[in-house]
Amino acid sequence: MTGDELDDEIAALLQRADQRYTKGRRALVAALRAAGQPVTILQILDAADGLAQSSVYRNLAALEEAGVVTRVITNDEFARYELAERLTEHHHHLICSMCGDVFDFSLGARTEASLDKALHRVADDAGFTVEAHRLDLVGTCPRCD
Amino acid sequence: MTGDELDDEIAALLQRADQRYTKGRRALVAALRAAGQPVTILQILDAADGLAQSSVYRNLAALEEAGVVTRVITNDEFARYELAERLTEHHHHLICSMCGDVFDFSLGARTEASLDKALHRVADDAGFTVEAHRLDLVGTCPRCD
DNA sequence: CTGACATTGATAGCCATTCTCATTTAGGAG
DNA sequence: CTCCTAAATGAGAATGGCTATCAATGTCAG
Ligand SMILES: [Mn+2]
Ligand SMILES: [Mn+2]
Ligand SMILES: [Zn+2]
Ligand SMILES: [Zn+2]
Repeated sequence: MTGDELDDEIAALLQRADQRYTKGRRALVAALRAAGQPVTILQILDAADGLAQSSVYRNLAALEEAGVVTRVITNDEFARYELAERLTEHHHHLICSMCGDVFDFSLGARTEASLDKALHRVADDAGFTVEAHRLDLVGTCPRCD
Repeated sequence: MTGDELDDEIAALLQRADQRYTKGRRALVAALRAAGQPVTILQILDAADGLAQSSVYRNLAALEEAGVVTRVITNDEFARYELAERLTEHHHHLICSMCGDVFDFSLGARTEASLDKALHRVADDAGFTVEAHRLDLVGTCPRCD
């Protein structure tokens, strides 16, 4: 997906949610894109400057609501954000339990498919409606080893 | 694992961590065992009465440190706890995105094994040391549908 | 241009969790 | 059974990531 296509898709998503694609929101998207991995609010504020903390929180919430961005849950106390899978691709996370850093990884199509099948079976048995699955690998990153 | 075996194992884990198996901690373990699913601090306080909130927080931290208990990460703002897998068995979680409730499920040995293999391959490639994996199914529970 | 309304940003408030500390408890030595 | 000492307890204060507020600013249709 080129930068322009991405921007068009984001604009459409925001429009559908009655939200404007403002300067601050563009800056957020750019920061997330540049990071290439889930980042904390503090990291965003450090990287892209001129952003007000309160606006970052509010806009990330707005972007999440519109489906542009996803909040990534980890073990530490800081929320992390990344571009939503609809704008990138389905993937999973390596989480370093020492420094908290989060990296992306993907399973092969074959593994992913059989996992998905197993999960749908589980969900059916439990009477659950599946929205998504989340697979994290928790460990120690090379830098912390 | 019988109740006595469980208690012995817990006592050993606590001893190794220089912690006592006190009345309050026994009450916590009993509450987690009775619940049979990850529970919030509030749920613990409601179920087992006579426990001081501050002690529950402190003791859950101590039990986690000793490896008796695990903090379960979900989407909502409340921490949940369950007995550690070393005292039960490896499993995963169904998370209701409406009410926040969490339920256990297991994959078949075959699926789990091939997943584990794929994950170790990923970890090796990334230079990660694997501690654990976490697989959650997010959706809507029958009660909330 | 002008009104209506969304967005912004500084700041105050919220609340789950953690910290503090005086008091109580419990296990070991004698 | 005492002491003695260190761990544990519990009520309350403090912390800190996040959210709500609201006056000021920006945006766009008419
Ligand atoms: Mn990611
Ligand atoms: Mn569980
Ligand atoms: Zn690390
Ligand atoms: Zn539910």
